[in-house]
Amino acid sequence: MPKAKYDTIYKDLKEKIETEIYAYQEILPSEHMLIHEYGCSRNTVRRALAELTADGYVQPMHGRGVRNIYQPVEQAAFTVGGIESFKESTIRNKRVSKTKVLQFTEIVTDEKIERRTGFKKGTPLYYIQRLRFLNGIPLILDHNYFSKEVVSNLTPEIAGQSIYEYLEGELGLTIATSKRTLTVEHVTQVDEKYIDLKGYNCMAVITSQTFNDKGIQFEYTQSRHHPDYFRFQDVATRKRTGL
Amino acid sequence: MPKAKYDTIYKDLKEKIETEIYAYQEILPSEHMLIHEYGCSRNTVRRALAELTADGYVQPMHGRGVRNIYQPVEQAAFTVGGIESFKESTIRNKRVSKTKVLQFTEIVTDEKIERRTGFKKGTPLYYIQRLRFLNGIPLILDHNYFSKEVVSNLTPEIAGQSIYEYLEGELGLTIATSKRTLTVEHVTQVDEKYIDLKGYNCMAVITSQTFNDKGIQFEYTQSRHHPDYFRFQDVATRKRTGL
DNA sequence: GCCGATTTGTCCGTATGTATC
DNA sequence: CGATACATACGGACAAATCGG
Repeated sequence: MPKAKYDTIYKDLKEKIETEIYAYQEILPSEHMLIHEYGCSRNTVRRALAELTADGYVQPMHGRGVRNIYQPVEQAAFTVGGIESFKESTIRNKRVSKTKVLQFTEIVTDEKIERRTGFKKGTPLYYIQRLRFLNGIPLILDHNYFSKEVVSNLTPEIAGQSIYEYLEGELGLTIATSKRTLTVEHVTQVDEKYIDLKGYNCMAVITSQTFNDKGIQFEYTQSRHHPDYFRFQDVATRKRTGL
Repeated sequence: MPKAKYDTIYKDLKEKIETEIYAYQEILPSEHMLIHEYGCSRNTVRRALAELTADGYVQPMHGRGVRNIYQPVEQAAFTVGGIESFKESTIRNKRVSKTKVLQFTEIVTDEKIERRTGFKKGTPLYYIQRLRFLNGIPLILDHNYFSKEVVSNLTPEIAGQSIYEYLEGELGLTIATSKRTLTVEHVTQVDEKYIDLKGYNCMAVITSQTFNDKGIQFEYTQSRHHPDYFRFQDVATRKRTGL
């Protein structure tokens, strides 16, 4: 947990925006004011503002000021955002979770798996299939692949709790970057066996490759979500299309 | 188009990574080396590296170096990434596009529309329904709402070409931030009327609010995609969960 | 284990440019 | 035109993590 100055400023401004101490469309105090308020350099203030911009909280306007463009939204579904474990997601979404481990095996990467997952052929893996419950209803089916070269001593018991908690807590692993692809796919027999799709014949599918702080991929996961309980949020900022 | 130093360094490094001048898993030259190579300050190099990190191209490792974690992927479907127009997307995806305007009307925001779109009640809007073709096949159905207070003199002719080109070119509008939500929804009668879903009973739906550089929302769009031709990509970096 | 060299992370102060008012 | 505000860039300082001897 960084106790960096820019991060405390970032968190403080974020809270002031979320609690509407700064109203929607309001101009925030200028960088000059914030420097005095927080007693730091301009670079530090600007770094905090840059992160808020990337989050879609504010819009800096050259020569005019920084405007709050944050609008709270009611969260009806299960919302997916940054990198976080299922357990963290459920807490953020204020749900009660349960996990059932359907499969727990050890395999070795072949050419077919290499193409799909990004692991080198020959890499030993854990393959885990898990069913996720929200408020008692089965909604998500996960297929996890973890590299045994990075993740060791995984057990079905750990898989039934939180693997991320184990990785970060017990193993001291630092999770850094996750590349995700989102698609919509037909249901499979396995999906139908465990999840009541109420008429849908497809699911929301997130596939992700996750890297640790050494730049080593340790996970490939396909996460299949019930459409009614799936929502993915994102903020994009326009890159000047180099004319 | 910014001709900022950090941006040229960013673009240069990006190309060297994409063309595998730096191999996957290779350590890039140190910041010190890059300073000499590009003849600039450390901050400038670091800013370029920060953007590559956000893009999921590299992984900086404290005390060790910066590692290339970019892996090229084959693009089978129509991939959605940052903020861009349909026309730009098709070019990037190397497809031939066509647009058919199904509806073009002017309306005023009521309470129901306000809740959905984020526009204030009473705001005059253009409502446009468009069907998008890729290589001659209808695949995407768009419902656009543009604020007449920001976007003026829109015509069905412009809607049939590229609205973004008109906004940025003719109107001098700068598109800055877009907040997007991705869901999977049941098909509607309108969807089925225009798009051959080949057995799917749902579609991938992107709803987005787009803001200009003054922080004013000028667009709300719901874009409904054929599942087989939809792919959304994203890179997330882990925020330290403030223990 | 220690120490020094290297590398990234954070922070500061300043200067200059550009857009807005 | 001048004052204000954000954007870019520089150079320096110290901290923290890593690695080799």
